[in-house]
Amino acid sequence: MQGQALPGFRDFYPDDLALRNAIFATWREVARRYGFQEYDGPPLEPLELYTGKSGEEIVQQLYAFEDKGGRKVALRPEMTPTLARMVGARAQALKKPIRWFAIPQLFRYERQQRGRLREHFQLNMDIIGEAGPAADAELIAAAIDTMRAFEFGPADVHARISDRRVLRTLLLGGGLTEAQLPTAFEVIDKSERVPEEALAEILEKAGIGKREAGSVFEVASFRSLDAVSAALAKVKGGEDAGESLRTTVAALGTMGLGEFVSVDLTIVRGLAYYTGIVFELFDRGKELRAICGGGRYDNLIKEIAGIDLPCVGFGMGDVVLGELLRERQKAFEAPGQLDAFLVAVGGEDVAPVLTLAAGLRNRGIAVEYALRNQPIRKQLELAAARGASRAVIIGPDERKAKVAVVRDLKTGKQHKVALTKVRKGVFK
RNA sequence: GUGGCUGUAGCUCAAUCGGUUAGAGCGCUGGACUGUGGCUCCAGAGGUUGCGGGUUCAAUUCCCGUCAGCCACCCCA
Repeated sequence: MQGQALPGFRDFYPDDLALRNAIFATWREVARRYGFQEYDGPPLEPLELYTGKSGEEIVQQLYAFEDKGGRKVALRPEMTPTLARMVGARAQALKKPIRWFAIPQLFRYERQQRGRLREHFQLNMDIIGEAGPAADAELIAAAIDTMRAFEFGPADVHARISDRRVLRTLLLGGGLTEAQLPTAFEVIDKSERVPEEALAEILEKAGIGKREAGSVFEVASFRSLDAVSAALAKVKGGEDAGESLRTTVAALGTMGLGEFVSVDLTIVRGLAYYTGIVFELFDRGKELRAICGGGRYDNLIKEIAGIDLPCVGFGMGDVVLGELLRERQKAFEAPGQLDAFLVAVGGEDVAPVLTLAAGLRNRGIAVEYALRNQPIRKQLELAAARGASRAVIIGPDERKAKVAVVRDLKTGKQHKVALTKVRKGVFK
């Protein structure tokens, strides 16, 4: 063995690529239904595109190097900064709201684990230029519908939705200071995975008092819109802060997607640039990582391109999704696209078969034939293994009678067809 | 980047206490079968037991290192 692919990188054998292509096709189909247009950008970007807003933390996980011109560059770890630049550059010319999607290959240098590699493909869908909750609902609906298109129902996946404005308002109302919010967010984010004592310790270290810590845990415990609304009602500015979340959830219900959706304030998301609604999609078994995540990031384009445009978007990777699809044991075999496998009985039949193959291919018909003289048995074996729907057998007898034997490889039935018809791709 | 577990044929797995030529099924190639695939039978190819070192008369087995994979952290595209 001469080595293997780099850790975290994948070789796509035909069956693997068939799955990937099926995923891409479904992504594009759903994006089309929602009226999104596809775009793409460079896989290699200036390093500053990411260091500027994301900080040193991200830089350590970047595939970054210096190119031969001395430029500091990085393989893109996410698509959003590229999108922000592209939209920013033509912001005046683009009709709002902009609905764009992309399927970039993204890279990240970190230790690989199940569902998390150093390279993956990700569906990105974004709505730019609309600050209202209808855009949030539209986008979350698109994410859910993508899963529905893969035949997952509410029993299989669900969306957990939160809103950082709600979190902020509740926490500030609970007595926390602006400076303590990041720590509180971190604790709420971890509240499902980390024992409460450890979380309490984190809060204590950040100088957050017992009473305020209590309100952090209370906020983390809300699992319904009603509970959130009730809490908001007791807080100054709570009515306004919850408006967007309420409207979004209501719209999703109106679209018939209510069964997929739950309000869950423990969804925070790591990226710093989210400003409003945030959401993630999970498999109900919760055995895997989030399938999809996104949210509203109203300030990013301004930071990158200097133009004030509100955005909401999500990313859905092919790795976790692919594992879910494989788990369901859906077969994704490389499609056997052969229309016919041509069989030459003897050596003198090879030339006529070549001629026939060339003619059929000119007509757009997919054909293959054995590349060396073999017994018919071997040729039919290969034809079957290739998934050809039929074999076209040509031997001395057939040539004399100006026919070919067309054998259906599924049923095993065969009959003679005039060569003049076969040459036109008519097999019966 | 830190810690734990694992590593035998393309795949799934065997190999007694450390014992001499590392096996099986599937898959692959060929044959039985010179004008008809799927079934059956026979044969073959394919291994530096991840790699390197150590202990030992002897290492797939024990020890160390390293690489890779899985898991948990970190982080979460």
